[in-house]
Amino acid sequence: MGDSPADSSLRAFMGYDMKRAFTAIQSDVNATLQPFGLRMLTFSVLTVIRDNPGLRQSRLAEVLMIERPNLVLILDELEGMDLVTRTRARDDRRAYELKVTLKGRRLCDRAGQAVAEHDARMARGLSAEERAALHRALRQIESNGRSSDDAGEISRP
Amino acid sequence: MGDSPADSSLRAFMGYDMKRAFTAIQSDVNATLQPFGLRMLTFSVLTVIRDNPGLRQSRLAEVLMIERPNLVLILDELEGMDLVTRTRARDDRRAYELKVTLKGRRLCDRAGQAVAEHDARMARGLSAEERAALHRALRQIESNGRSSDDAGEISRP
DNA sequence: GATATTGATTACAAGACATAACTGTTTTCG
DNA sequence: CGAAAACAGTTATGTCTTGTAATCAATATC
Repeated sequence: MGDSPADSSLRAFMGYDMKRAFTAIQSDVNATLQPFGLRMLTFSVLTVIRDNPGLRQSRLAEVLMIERPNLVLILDELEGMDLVTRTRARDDRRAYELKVTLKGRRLCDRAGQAVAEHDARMARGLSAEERAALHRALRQIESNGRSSDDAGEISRP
Repeated sequence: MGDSPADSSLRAFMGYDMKRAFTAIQSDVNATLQPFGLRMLTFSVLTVIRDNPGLRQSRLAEVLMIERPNLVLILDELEGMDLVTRTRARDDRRAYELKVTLKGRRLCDRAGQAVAEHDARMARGLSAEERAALHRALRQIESNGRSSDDAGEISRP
């Protein structure tokens, strides 16, 4: 039952270890959120709206780094569950202001707690320092990735 | 251009930080591998076969935790590029023995080096200890995820 | 006031992943 | 031995996540 040294050279790469850890977390978090009718993605959206009432879809898409079109279905879903509301902005009638309903706020709180507990379980065996170091490392990597966005690609004429 | 504190509460969750870091790595690695005609997934497959000549598809699928049917297309692709060969096993005529061609070996080496360089770029700002700690943390999380596979689900009668 | 820009949407395609069902081969064991 | 179960690989199919192009209405620009 051990994949022994079969993938040992891949283990040297960050991407591989990261993918495996992320897959583990992702599927586990999704299982955790299922009783709430949420997924990792919908939970993220819900949480950001909760923290930023009146947020608009474009901005939300920016924050979560997802494309606007993809957000539409997610919001349809959350709106259909009576967790968020889309109301036209007074000052700009093509935009929507997003808010979380009372029901949404309650669900978000309970789900957030479940995810936190789940995180603790997934981090068993790691000290508080190690967990903090993990977060730092992940953010550093993310920001390194961002900066190479423009650098890489094609040298523009 | 800063998503400021908009997603600050999500940042407390491992899954969120992990997803963002992983997405960054993934897209960057794929860009790195594109000149070689590879993706993260095909590169992983190629590398494991390279390290385990004669490996069979079922075992390969196990090692990489992907479903057998999905492996078929990937191997078709790699075989079509003359990077790997499928040869019927003498002792078991329903199985294939997978091997990497000379061309495949060369490509794998060059691609592997490119990915290693890329990893170094993505890990800028992290000391050797921090990088080692990251790998340790990721594996710990992965293994914590594994163990909850049976625990979670349904208590079997 | 015509033109461009923007917010949200629709329609569509590609990729990763999972499941069920099928072919052919090997193993099991009554 | 020979039927039944197990196994390697495949096909067909569906879902989920993500990305791009094009559309529509409203606003901004000049």
